[in-house]
Amino acid sequence: MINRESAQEPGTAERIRDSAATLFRQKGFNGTSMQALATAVGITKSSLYHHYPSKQALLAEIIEVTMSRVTPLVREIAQSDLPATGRLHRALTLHTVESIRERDYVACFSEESRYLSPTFMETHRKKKGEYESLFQKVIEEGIDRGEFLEQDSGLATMALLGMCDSVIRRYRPTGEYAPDEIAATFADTAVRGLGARDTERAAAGEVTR
Amino acid sequence: MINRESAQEPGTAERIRDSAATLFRQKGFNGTSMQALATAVGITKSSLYHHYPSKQALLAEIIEVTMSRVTPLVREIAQSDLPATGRLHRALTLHTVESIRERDYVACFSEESRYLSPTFMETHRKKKGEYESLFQKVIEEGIDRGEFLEQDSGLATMALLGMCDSVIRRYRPTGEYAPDEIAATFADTAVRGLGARDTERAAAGEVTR
DNA sequence: AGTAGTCTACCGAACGGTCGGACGGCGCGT
DNA sequence: ACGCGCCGTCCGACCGTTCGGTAGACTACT
Repeated sequence: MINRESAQEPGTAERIRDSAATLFRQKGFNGTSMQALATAVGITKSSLYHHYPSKQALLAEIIEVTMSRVTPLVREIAQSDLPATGRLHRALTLHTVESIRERDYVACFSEESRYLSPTFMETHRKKKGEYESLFQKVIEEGIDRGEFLEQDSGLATMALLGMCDSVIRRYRPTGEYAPDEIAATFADTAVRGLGARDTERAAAGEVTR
Repeated sequence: MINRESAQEPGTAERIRDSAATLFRQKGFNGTSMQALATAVGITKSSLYHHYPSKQALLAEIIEVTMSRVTPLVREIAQSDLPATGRLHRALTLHTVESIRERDYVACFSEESRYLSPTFMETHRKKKGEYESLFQKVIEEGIDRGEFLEQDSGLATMALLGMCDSVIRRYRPTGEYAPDEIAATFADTAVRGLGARDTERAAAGEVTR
């Protein structure tokens, strides 16, 4: 056994996690039985418990993975030396694009995390707070530098992240909009909503991925 | 028995509905058992079935009631003869304030409606579409009249309603913000996000309720 | 006035089914 | 021979729902 590096074959634990994220998103955490999950993966219910100690732990793992994927990317953008307007625009675009691309995982994160048991919940709330404060700090800097209108940064953060998070519930892959298009438009609307003067220049700071 | 007019005492069916909305919001539809609901109301599980034929029907009723409360109010605003900017601002403010005030019901509407059985789901999707198209039409008019920037009205509707809907998940009654404050700020941010030139004049069209 | 019938509201007990989870064993690659 | 991955079987608890029945209040007929 040498070859397990570099994501060749998924591995059972990961396949379980993927199927779980998909099912949790479709049917909800409490609407998904371990039996249904096992069937989806192609193993028996008992085998699930070889890889995860409980249904709770499985959900916690999904949420943890989701968070640790996006947070470093947003942090890097937030700490770069663009103007606040550009940083906010890029961070929101990334946030939205990732929400669509990994929508099964992100849906679990934002919709099903409330079913976490108190033990896991505390950790989750803390990390989520840190993530959102990345956005809030950028907004505060933008207000201080006069890039945005004077306003409550807490409410602004709520509004903007709430707006971008909504793609999870509203986006349909068969729909008429492309993920990049949605993300760019949302970020435009968001930044403009704070009163930024030149959305174009903000978008110009964008790097095509 | 003469005195049942004018909402004096709630009546059992209504008390069941209220408790159900609260529990569904807190624990989710699938996380709430009929036993737990019965205990909350103060009757037995069997008695629930005297008032509602099934758990599904109960959820459907909650959602139906929610919709039929707000839709006429928004329709009236949308069809008034203010400029589009003012109509959108007022409609979004109303939408947000109601979402906070009736947050148990609205949470069921927006978070738990996906657990509706196909039968009820079809009706629900149709009415929801009609409701959101009220907003979209105002936005389209605003774009046509040059009050808003040229943009896709579908995406704009998604963004704005998504933003306002997020209060349900984020608002805490113990928090530092008053409902009216949140609603006004969100509507400001939203209308500004579309590129409206004078948010102040839009807010001036407001009627204090 | 008496009384039989009907209605609403509720309850206790039980239904079949499914839930998350526990335990021991089995085959196979090393 | 040893352990990892997987499976078959079983468990007690709880699920939504049904059913038969009771208590009381109102209605209608005699």
